[in-house]
Amino acid sequence: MAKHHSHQDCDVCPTRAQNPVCSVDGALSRVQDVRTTSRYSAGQVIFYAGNDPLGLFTVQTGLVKLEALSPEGDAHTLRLMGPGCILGYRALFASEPYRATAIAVEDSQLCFIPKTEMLKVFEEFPAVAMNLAKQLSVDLRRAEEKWVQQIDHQAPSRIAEALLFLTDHFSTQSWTRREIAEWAGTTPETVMRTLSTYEKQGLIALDGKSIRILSRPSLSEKAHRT
Amino acid sequence: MAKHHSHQDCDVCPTRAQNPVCSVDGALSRVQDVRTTSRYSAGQVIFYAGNDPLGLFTVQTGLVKLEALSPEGDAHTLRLMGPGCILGYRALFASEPYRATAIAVEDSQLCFIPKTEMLKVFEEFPAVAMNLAKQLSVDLRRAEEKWVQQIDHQAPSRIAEALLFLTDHFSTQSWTRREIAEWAGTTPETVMRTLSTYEKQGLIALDGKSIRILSRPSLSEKAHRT
DNA sequence: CGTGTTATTGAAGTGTATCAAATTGCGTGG
DNA sequence: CCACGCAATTTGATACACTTCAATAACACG
Repeated sequence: MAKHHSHQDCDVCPTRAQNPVCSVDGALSRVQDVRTTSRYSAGQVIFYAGNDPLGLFTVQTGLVKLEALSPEGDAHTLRLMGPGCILGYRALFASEPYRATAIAVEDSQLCFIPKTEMLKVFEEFPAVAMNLAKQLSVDLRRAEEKWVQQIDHQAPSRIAEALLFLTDHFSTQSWTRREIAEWAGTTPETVMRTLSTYEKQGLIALDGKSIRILSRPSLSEKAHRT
Repeated sequence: MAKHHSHQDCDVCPTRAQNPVCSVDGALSRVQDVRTTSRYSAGQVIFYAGNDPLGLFTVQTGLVKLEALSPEGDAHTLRLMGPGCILGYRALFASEPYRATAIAVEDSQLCFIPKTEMLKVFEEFPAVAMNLAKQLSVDLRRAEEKWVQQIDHQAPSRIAEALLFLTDHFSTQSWTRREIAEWAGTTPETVMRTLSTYEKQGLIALDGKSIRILSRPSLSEKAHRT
């Protein structure tokens, strides 16, 4: 409900440099006056699967997840986007509706650029499109890797990998068993049992809901075994 | 061994129109004199995972698979490319080594354009890069869908989906149990058992190695159930 | 201070991988 | 052209990892 819209100076935007759009010479000023800032509280939806793309979002602060919901109702986390990451480019390039729902994991501030403006930017600054194509290529590699891992590695292995990935990339976040399960392609119960095992083995320390990693190497070892 | 290189007129190329590169005005003539044609027999490798990208391939005739090999030695088919499809763009855009090995499924003829030339083409004809970005976007959707299906759907369901997809897109090919398994993320034995069941139910007909689909609707129904 | 969510562990059920063995089919070379 | 060998097919038996269901405990929240 608390969704504020406002204009704000790109000069003070902390994500300007590492952003695939704004880091391109000239593109920033082109985009400056057509953009909007929106705030979302944790749990709020940014866009829904099935809808047509509106434009491009950039995460300025906070954390956003792309989640696919199965007909039976269980969620799967496809991608996670922190500050500097773009949101909505896949649907835009493919001219397809969104295939997943974007949800704020924690309180987040996003920057929005309408679709029609973005198409103009692509024409004026091909480097922007190239940057996004590079991002798509990395996303594709990760997605295909994830499928392969889902087949080759057992749940404990995938959970170890999830722990490493999530703490590596989003260390501030305190992840719930459910969130880890939705990322690792398993259930909260299996995550729990695995965490208990890893705790007994001294790889991690559990204190209530918080998980502290004691031995990255050993966890990494688990992640790479079947 | 029987790998022939030759120059050949793009005018007679059957895949020119639906090809993301050559269909762009002007790009064809730009590419015409830097391209090469290569022939591969079924089973031959076009490039290996781990190597740096050489350039872009186009499938003119035949069928090529992108396959990831697990450390334990079992293969997974990531993507399949028929006539008109491009090969090697993900690694090129990402500036990464190939993550998968490309193998000719049947005797195939490919067109090759070196990396340095492609980069020039991207600058001269941004529409080419846009077309490939669109392709990447579709690939990404499919890859993410595949991961979700791997979790949500049981083997019989995924096999039904595989049968439909493979016959839809590559109807000429006669698929082995192993190839279906590598696409569906399961084992040849499970594919076999499932095929037997589907035959008993009258959904398909098995005659030796050949599989004939008797009821697409019923198979589709199976594919969408858990 | 309840109420709903998360954590935690147990017990049961089952889908599917794995191993094994027999049969069929196919390509290759003698 | 046949015979051989190797790969693909087919079916059975076994094992087990993981989901599912369930029940309690700890916690966060308005």
